Amino acid sequence: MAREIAKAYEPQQIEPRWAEYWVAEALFRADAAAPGPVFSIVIPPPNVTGSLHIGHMLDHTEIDILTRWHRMRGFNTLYLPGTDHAGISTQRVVVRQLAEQGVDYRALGREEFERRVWKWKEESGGTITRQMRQIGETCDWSREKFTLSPELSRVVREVFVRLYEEGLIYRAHYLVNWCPSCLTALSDLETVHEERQGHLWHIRYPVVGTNEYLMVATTRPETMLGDTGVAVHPEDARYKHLVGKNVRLPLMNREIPIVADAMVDREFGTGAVKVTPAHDPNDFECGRRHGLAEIDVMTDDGHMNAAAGAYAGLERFEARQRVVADLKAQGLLEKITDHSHAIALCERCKTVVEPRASTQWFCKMKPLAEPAIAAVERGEIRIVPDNRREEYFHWMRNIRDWVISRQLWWGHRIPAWHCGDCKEVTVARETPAKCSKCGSAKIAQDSDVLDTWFSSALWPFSTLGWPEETLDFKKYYPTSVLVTAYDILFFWVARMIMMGLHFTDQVPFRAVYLHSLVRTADGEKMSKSKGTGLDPVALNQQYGTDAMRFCLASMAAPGTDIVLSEDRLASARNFANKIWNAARFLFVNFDRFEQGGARIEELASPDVRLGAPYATGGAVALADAWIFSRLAGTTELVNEALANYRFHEAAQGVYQFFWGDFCDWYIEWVKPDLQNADGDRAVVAWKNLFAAFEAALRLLHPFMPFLTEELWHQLPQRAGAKSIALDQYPEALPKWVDVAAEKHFELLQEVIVALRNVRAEMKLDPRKKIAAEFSSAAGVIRDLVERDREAILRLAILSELNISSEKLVSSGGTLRSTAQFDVRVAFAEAVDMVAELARLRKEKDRLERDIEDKTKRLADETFRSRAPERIVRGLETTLVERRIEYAKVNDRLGQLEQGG
RNA sequence: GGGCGACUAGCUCAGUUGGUUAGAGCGCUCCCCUCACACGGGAGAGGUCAAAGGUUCAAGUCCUUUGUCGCCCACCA
Repeated sequence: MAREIAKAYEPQQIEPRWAEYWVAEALFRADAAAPGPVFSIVIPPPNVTGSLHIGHMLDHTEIDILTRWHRMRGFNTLYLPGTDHAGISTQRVVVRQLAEQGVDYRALGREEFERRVWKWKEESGGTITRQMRQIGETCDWSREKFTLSPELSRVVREVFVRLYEEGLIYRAHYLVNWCPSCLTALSDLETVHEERQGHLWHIRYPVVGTNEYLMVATTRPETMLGDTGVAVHPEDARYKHLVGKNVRLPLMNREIPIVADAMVDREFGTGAVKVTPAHDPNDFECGRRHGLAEIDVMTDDGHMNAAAGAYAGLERFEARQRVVADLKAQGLLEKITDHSHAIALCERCKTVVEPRASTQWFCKMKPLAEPAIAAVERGEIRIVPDNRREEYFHWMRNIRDWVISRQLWWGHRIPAWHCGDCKEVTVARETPAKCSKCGSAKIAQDSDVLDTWFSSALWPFSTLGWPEETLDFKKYYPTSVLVTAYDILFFWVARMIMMGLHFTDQVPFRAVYLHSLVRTADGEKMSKSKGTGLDPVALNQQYGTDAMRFCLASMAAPGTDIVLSEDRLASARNFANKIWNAARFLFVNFDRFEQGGARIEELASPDVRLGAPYATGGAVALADAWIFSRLAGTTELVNEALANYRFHEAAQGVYQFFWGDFCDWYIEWVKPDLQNADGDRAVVAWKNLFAAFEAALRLLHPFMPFLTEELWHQLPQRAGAKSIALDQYPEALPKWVDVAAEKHFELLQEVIVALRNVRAEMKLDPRKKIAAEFSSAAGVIRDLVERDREAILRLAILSELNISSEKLVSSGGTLRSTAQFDVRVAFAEAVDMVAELARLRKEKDRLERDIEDKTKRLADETFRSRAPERIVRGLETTLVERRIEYAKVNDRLGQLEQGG
């Protein structure tokens, strides 16, 4: 029957209490005028993070861990939160809705606000693009009501105008990706490709004035309605005689020329290509080379237009069927073959993208990319992990001009005005009164907005007051690190680097840490636009935000993606509970010690932070020396790991220390010392226990901020102590490292484990104390055991322990041996001979194999001469130990087999 | 068509520059509601590191090939 659980850690009781506190007090306020080292960090803008999905919670988790870590190490930390972005996130919409009801979203509290956002997101469905259009139609929210902060708008205009004046932004008629559902142009990055099984239709185009046909192959037959030529390869003998002639375009009854162009691949299809300049990138270029007309046969929403003749009004895929049917009826369809190819889909709505010629604004990328490549090559920006560097280079070296105009509802309007009279364009920082070319007052602002990533690219400096030389800008630019998921390396990171370098002549950040994506159990990427996220609010309530954070951190090994499992979350929750209960143990004892003379001020003494553990009469107890040595090791590990963005190593190191060392061994070890309320040792033990625990809390704080903050406040603190987040992060103290203590303590652990092992094998009742014998040839080891005899008796549940140097015999008991010592429990009736023999034989086999392997390697002269001495010596030592173990096992096996 | 990553215990995953008996969490087996904690304690079992070659004194780790899965990039109609 399980005991009633009344002492479990309840995250919801403490986490909300501290939420406001740390945000306001501890972390996000940075003072540019303050002295000291700087750590500044950029977080993704809200259209990226959404903040609600676990996938992007990793951003916040890792950023917050880093931020807290730096803050505690005395850095003047700036964390640039993304609140002012061109994109309209669901959050922004909800903020707006609340504002219309006269509610300040901040007053709702974080949880309630997130719940509402989540709800709205689920109820409204679809993409925000479409949601916004609906809103625009049903209420008076106009684009202007979504006006972004004036500061950011000013920066965006400034940048746009400068780039335009430098000739890097231009307006052109060009072929772009068009989404017929979102009704906007898209950059290449905003499309996704999907391999689909399609067809290749072979169509006969009659050559005018002959009986010949020219056969073309196409995957999109409906575009033939916009054909204005047919191209063949200039060297192609099959068609050479036809170049210069015309074909009659079927269905449209239009004569179009046959041209020779090297773009044609003679091997593919029929070697003749229909040219549709308005609907295909290759054809567009080809059409320009040969002066062919562009005929756009579609409407914005993917229907055929008047230029499609009889097919006008049909939806594009319907038109495809009709075109094919009609060609077939006219006997012009030669054949249909299967053809699988990757088609481009709109990233947001998954509609098939239509390549289409249209007039858009573009940004020239080559001149911006070159310095950005160089900066990473020179190491001015470190990209972690390394392999992402190569991806970055590959993309940057093959970069193409960027379509920056979008026909969307919101965002930064393009600061360009079209003249109704002279049709010229005026680009300006401030709204002009008249056309700069002809002076006409009939001007209207371009209706397009900028790609949301355009303003995102300016984030690192637009948030710091650029173009003014503000104190913030001077102090915090470049930022220290950018943390984000690798999926927006090109969208965002690369563009920030380009824009940062172009406008400030400095890199925008010194390091880019690209973390994994969180995937669902099916391996799908968790993302808000796909709706595949788990609900972090629900999970947080179930397991606690600290558990969630710790779990994410402990799984965040760079390079691979994370599959979030409830098992791991539960494990992290259990860890939180473990800490909670360890703290309870301390609190229970605390009162007694206060009465026993230990003063709060003493406990909070800084001595232990600087030097060695507290000592009794000048001597540090072994267990104390050991735990502080382990603490020092863990501290070094955690600091080192965080410095290299190895969050999982840091988290796992803290976990191991806290649970495996501190709780499992140290607390158990010192318990009796604490029971004894009067006496020097009791006070010292308590002080050390407190000091180690307190240091561990600080070490753990970035990973479990709420829990550690709460517990830290319940521990005695110096007057005026405000928050653990403002306290000092443990730095590795060389004085604490005690190699001998670690080695000695480990030996005692081995002795205890060996004895427990024997007990378990005998299936002894844990309450039953038994007598045991200990034997070692080494006096040092016997002394060690002697000195901590009490602890061994208690932890191995022994009635007595006889220590000697005599060889132990196995008859009438069970023996455990290591190279250093033997332990024996005399309890004949409980010995399971069969199991014991099986165990020993297995052990013997293993040792035999190991000894053979090592002997062979050591006998190898090449090994001895080439391997480092450290390795050879280590192997020799181990071999000696193995031989002792083998002799002991063999000996015992012989006794058992004989004795029966 | 290019490029990248993964394949390690039943499951989910660690394992930085090659080096002494390959680790964790969950699950499993056995014993325990022992006065911080059953979201716990104690003790175990469990892996020829996807396959085959190679380099090396030494390979989970480096190279080559193969297989399976996943991802990114790509204007072949």
